[in-house]
Amino acid sequence: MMSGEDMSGVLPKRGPVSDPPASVPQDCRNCGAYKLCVSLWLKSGDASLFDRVVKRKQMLKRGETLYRMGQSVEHLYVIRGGSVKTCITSEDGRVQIIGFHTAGELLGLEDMQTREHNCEARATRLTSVCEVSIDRFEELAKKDAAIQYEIVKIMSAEVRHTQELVLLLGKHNAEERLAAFLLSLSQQFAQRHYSTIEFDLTMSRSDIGNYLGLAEETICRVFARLQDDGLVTSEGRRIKLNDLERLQRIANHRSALS
Amino acid sequence: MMSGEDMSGVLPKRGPVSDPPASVPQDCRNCGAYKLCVSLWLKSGDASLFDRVVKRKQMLKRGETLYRMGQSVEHLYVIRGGSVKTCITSEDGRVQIIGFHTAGELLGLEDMQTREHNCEARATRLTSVCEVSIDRFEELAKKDAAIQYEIVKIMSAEVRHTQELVLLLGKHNAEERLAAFLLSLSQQFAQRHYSTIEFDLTMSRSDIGNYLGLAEETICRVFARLQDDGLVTSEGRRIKLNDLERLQRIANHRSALS
DNA sequence: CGCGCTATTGATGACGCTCAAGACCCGTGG
DNA sequence: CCACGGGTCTTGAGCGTCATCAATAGCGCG
Repeated sequence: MMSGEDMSGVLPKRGPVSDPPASVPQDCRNCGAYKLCVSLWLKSGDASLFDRVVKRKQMLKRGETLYRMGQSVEHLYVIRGGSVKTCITSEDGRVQIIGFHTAGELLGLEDMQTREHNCEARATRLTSVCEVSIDRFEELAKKDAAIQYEIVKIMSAEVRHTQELVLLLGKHNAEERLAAFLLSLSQQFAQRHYSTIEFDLTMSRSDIGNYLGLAEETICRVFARLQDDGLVTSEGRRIKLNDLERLQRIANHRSALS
Repeated sequence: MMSGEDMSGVLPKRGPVSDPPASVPQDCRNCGAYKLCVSLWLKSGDASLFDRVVKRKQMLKRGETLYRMGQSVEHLYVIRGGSVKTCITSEDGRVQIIGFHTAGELLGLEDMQTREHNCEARATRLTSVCEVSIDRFEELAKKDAAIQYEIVKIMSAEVRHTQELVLLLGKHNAEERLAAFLLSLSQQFAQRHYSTIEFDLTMSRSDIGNYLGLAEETICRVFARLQDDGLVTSEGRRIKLNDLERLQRIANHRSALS
């Protein structure tokens, strides 16, 4: 469930902003990049250096961009709350959404090398991020194996995620793609200890379609079909998965004919 | 041109195998992973350690696998000569080719973390690889920023490559996909100082189709169409690109109607 | 020299796109 | 407060691209 949203980081109700620099901020504990930040914090020796590496609370309204393709990379971004989509653009302007990201994810790593953003990141709603100076981050990473480990881990996951998407686009039909998409959302929510079977989408039908290589209308129609079959209940962005088992079979087995 | 193939590493005509361990092997100079290996070699202190890290000349016949999905990762592999395809498999057995790889490329990095292969690598013809012990490699990487740099660089490129493929599958039609594919091959050959406009495919129509999310027959038909339009000449696996300019337009511009 | 894999070409039809129209929702401003 | 407007969602009709099935030709390899 996330109607009110995971905005604990975005709108810190208990004591805004300035924490004593000597201790890890309270609301960082729930951040997916917590370990990475702690490494930064510990290795940076004195806490003031940590503050120079990580600047907190950059706010983005729905539709605002974190960075664009071609821009030079000055920061990495950790999502504190809200949600972000990343997309790449072909020469003739066609846009492909590559991923949807939520609290705890680190964005921009794959562009660290080239120092030029290869894709665009845009908030899909009110979103808050931590800014990490790329130069200082890299400096620390050089000295700290734990940070390197995290970097490789994140990038490996990214490769795997993108490869899964290729498999989906290359070998699965519309129904299978949407089923797989819903299940992967479900798993994401599970990791965050939200409900696995009922949640709100953070993105439009159009964005889902773009991501899955389908038209917006097709997404609607497949939703309708899944609903007719009793597999899901969808009312706008509120989704309920009524039969994970059968969804799995649709996503994975060509032979699931009923 | 590569009919006789880039097998200088596979069949080392001038003095097989055992080089004096004190110097870098002659035929390593042309390897794409040269810098990485030199780093390994320099940092390993004594050359005998280098020999423990990199074991040379593992030979694979056409169709043999380097590793399979699910296998535990014991080595990374540098391709010395020949060509390898990597693919992932969905639960119900559908296979998606993710990439074609040739001399100089390092395979397996993205599975280093999990220590479990996430995809399968298979030789598409006679191929030779160097085996790199994953444990020793990781050990050295921890101490050497240059190696870390190379790792992140390779993985970044992999992410970008896979994202490009998603864009291709998600937003481009058959003709655009094949045109883009041929152009990317052309660029690869350019980097190796082979001919940009005439070369031999290392993979079957079926593999190309699989990679591009199309049927084998569609690949044939699109080849035929491109040939009719005078854009390429294809006779079996021998390809000649007659108009790079116009191919570019087909690959990138929806509006290229002639 | 023939077997098997690869490539080619045709006929047919399905899946998903495009275009179109209308409903709905929500924020904004009169 | 209501009306307006833009964005989102939904549903329908028709069509195009590409998959599928099938048959044959070609090629390389043992």
